Amino acid sequence: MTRSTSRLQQELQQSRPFRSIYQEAALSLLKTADLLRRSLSTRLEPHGITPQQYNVLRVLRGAGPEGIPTLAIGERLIEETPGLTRLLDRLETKGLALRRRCPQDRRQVLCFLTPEGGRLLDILQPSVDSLEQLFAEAISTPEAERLVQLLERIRERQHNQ
Amino acid sequence: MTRSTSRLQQELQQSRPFRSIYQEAALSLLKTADLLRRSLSTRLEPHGITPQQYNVLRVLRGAGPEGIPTLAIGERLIEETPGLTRLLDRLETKGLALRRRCPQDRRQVLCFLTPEGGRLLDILQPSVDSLEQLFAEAISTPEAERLVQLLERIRERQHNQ
DNA sequence: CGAAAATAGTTGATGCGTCATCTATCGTTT
DNA sequence: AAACGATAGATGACGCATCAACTATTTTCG
Repeated sequence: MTRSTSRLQQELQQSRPFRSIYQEAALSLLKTADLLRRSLSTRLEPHGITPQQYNVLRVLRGAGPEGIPTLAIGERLIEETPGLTRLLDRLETKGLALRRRCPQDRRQVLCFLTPEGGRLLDILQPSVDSLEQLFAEAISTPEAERLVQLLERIRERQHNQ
Repeated sequence: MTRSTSRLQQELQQSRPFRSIYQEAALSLLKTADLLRRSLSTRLEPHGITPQQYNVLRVLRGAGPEGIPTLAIGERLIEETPGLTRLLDRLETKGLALRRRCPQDRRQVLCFLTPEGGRLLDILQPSVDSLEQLFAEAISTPEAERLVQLLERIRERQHNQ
């Protein structure tokens, strides 16, 4: 399939067209997500935390005062990660999170958000919202819904392998 | 804005709906790209290379026998990366890439693909193609074109900040 | 020409992703 | 109760991302 020169091709400085629209879609997806991650990272950096740490803090807030076991955090993250122990180590060092062994099941370690962690999340909110705003400027509401739909179908396929 | 419970919400085990469709689109994008990266990684792993190394090998092949300066590789990658020196170190150790100081401009280091690197790329081709195939099963050609379009507009916005 | 600035790349430090392995605890089974 | 397997988490090792110096060349310009 031959296609006309697209913007992504120019960005990647490739001379040849993509072999297929699907290849282009895959690369475009990876590149857009990378840009988004980078944007978020830039906004969080002045506050000394990484996107992953930010996500964990949000999960901790969602868990509330009863806390949440370490591994349960992983299930709620956007990107799965096995390195939660060390990530929580750093959050605890910074005073943003707390851990306590669960008395009922001493294998589990319950994780909590500290008040300071909560304050940081509040401070971060506007920065993150402004990122979302970029999306709103780029595409319309129905287009966003369409995008979500397409991505969902792709994820579904991947899961089934 | 209130919205009905979507699939992504279930996946993330969140009780509350997204604050906006744009937030959902952003998270969906990150999650889908992560899954895609993971899939690629799984396919490459048996051959002992990472997605980033694979991308660099493809860029080296694209550069041909004249080679390409180290930093120029970075500009052609999907995800920008400053750690090219060490990545090339590993490729060179594995015998997949070669480096030589450029005689004309002795600041530059020209990078090449070795024949063994080329053979590895050929071997990897089917695995990567099959990933693309997943896309083809999930969405139609016009849908893929629409997806590429939407993603392009989002990237454009991000660039302009 | 000679000093300053720009360019190409390397290196060190820190955080994170990932895999395999290990310990501790719990549940179940006999 | 003792043994088995399952589960929760920690740890070590390695690769990669990122930022900040740092070196070595070239270019520019007074």
